[in-house]
Amino acid sequence: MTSDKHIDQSGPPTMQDVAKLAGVSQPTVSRVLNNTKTTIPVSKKTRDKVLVAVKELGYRPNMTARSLRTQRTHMISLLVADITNNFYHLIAQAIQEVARAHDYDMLIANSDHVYENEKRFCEAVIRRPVDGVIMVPQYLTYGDLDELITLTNTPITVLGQHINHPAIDVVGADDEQATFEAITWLIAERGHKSIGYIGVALDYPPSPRRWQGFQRALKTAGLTFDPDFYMQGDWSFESGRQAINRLLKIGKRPSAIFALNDLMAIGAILALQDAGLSVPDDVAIMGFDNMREATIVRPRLTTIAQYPTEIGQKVAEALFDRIEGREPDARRELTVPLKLIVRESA
Amino acid sequence: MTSDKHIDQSGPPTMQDVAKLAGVSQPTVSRVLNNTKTTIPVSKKTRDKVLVAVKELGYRPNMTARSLRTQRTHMISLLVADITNNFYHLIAQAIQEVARAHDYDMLIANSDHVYENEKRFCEAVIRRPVDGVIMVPQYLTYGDLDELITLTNTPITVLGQHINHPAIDVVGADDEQATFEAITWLIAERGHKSIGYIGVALDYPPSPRRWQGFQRALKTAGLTFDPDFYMQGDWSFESGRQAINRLLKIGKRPSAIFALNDLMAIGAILALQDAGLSVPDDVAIMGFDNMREATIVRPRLTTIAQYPTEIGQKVAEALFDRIEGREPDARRELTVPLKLIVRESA
DNA sequence: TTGTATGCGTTATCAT
DNA sequence: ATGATAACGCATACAA
Repeated sequence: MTSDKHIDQSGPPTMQDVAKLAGVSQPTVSRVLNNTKTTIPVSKKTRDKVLVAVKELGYRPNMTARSLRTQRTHMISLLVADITNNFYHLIAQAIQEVARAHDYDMLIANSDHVYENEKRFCEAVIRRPVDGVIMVPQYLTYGDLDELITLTNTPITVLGQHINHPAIDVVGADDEQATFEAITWLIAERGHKSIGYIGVALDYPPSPRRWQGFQRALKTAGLTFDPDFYMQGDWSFESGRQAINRLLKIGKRPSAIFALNDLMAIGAILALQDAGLSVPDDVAIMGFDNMREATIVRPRLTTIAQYPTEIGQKVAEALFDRIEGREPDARRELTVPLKLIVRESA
Repeated sequence: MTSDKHIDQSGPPTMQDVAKLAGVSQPTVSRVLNNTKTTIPVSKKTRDKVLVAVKELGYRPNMTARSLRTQRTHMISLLVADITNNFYHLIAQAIQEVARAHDYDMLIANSDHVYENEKRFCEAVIRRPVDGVIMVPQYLTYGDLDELITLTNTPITVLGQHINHPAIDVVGADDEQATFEAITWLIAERGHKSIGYIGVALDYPPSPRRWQGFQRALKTAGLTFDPDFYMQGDWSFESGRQAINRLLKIGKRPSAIFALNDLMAIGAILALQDAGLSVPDDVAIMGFDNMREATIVRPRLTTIAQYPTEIGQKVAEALFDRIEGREPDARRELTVPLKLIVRESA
């Protein structure tokens, strides 16, 4: 259709094409292109000839070939646990911004919380090497990660803190302490003595930490936990709703409930309201994450805020430190803040 | 630490290493590995020797080298307009599932609705070729895409329908008709005669189509549109809120408002409620998308549902048709359904 | 059935 | 300051 330029015989122009047009050798083209700043000797005259030819042909370097030669890809990989979760989007967005600033592309994958997909991701990294990896592993073992590192020699940074490997920086939050403080506030400032808990299976990394913080707060306040008020969900909105529906059948209820994430907390609020109960008067609800929906639900959700943008930035910068050779002396464990946001639900 | 296996002298094992260990030539290894199904003559004996060596060394093919040689990457790229938008997540998830089934990796990028980032994405595709591209272009011109195609010869599939290029399949929805039907329902079934509109700039692809459907419904019903009831937002929650706040200052208001997406619709609901008005009694609200938040807000949002998972599947399958050589005779324009979901807000 | 030779598009090490 | 030449890891045409 629009063939107003040259006839491309086969595929994009290569350095050979540029070299021929400029009347120089192919390595010379390479030198010109790779030393816009680092002053490697190349005469002003040839440099100009080359640059003209580059522009004329619309030449772009082929990254695949470059990668094969340099063993660097200028790509990083990100593995998240749930691509539909807003929390990870903001993290991904922040990471991508940092990557972009370093002129890196980002490959993103999604494990859907299943081990097989996590392994598959590692496999992909081994077969298509990247310069750095950021991940939120759920089930990957120390051994899995160690194998990945020894095989690829790729810098890895991890979100969450259950990995203790000398070559892996970790960015996480102090869930235990934040939960402790939030529950303590619920007891001291709001006067609750009977507090329920909507958790998730303990093999999700943050689960045991938050559970410990919760228990510590109760113990410190001299309260006991009624096991009937332990409900288990799976992070989903619907599971929060179902937890409440099960609770309402047992003939007693706590005066407040702490849910491990906002989605379950909101499901709980809606289920309570559907049952004719008032939040927070009959039951107060506290969540975790501070996702956008927390200000949409009524009453607005009181929750422990994470700062995904900050998390993403930190984790990406830690990664680029290693990628660009600024290796830390030892494994770093960075902590990002958490903060209780008091709204109307508790 | 865990060096229970062989000493890796430098990087991952290559076909050479496998060949040496198996006592065969490197091309033989290649043949064995690439013809598990296509019966290319290779003796059972050597095949076994090779496979043992492969397992022994933990050999994995290097995709970079393979790509350079075959000119295929087994990767597709996805460009979305807003990585924080739930709508795109579900699309991305569906696409990734299809890609996974075809044993492809997926590279995802995010334009944030800005032209420069869209161009940058094209640039990335040119420099790091992929086997297929799916995108939601906002500003890219026919020329931009045509250049991309002639330069890379890569199959492209587009979400939304403003691109009319012979080599580009398009998957979209019939926004105009769906909007027409929804507004007609608002008029006929709910008796509204004065309907406001929260739109976005017309250079967002779906914007003019929905605007036309809206106007056609009014005209068909013999109603006129009061220009004072045209409000402009930018897709965001906050802009819906602000639109209402501006509206409330002009001393008159419509009995219903149609917003171009759920986020703005929800912002509108909350702003109206904050002003002491009732939804839907004082003002009815209708949205577009049926995102998760639509069932969280109270009253629940009446909205036009898109089916992102289905969209993602269709667009991915259309792409793989081309990638795998099942070229359609002509440009295909696939339409996915839209459906009015009636809840309480209108 | 298998081995030899070549090339994908770069970068890097030699020379000159 | 620049041009040959080799190498990255793999796939394939050709020879044997």
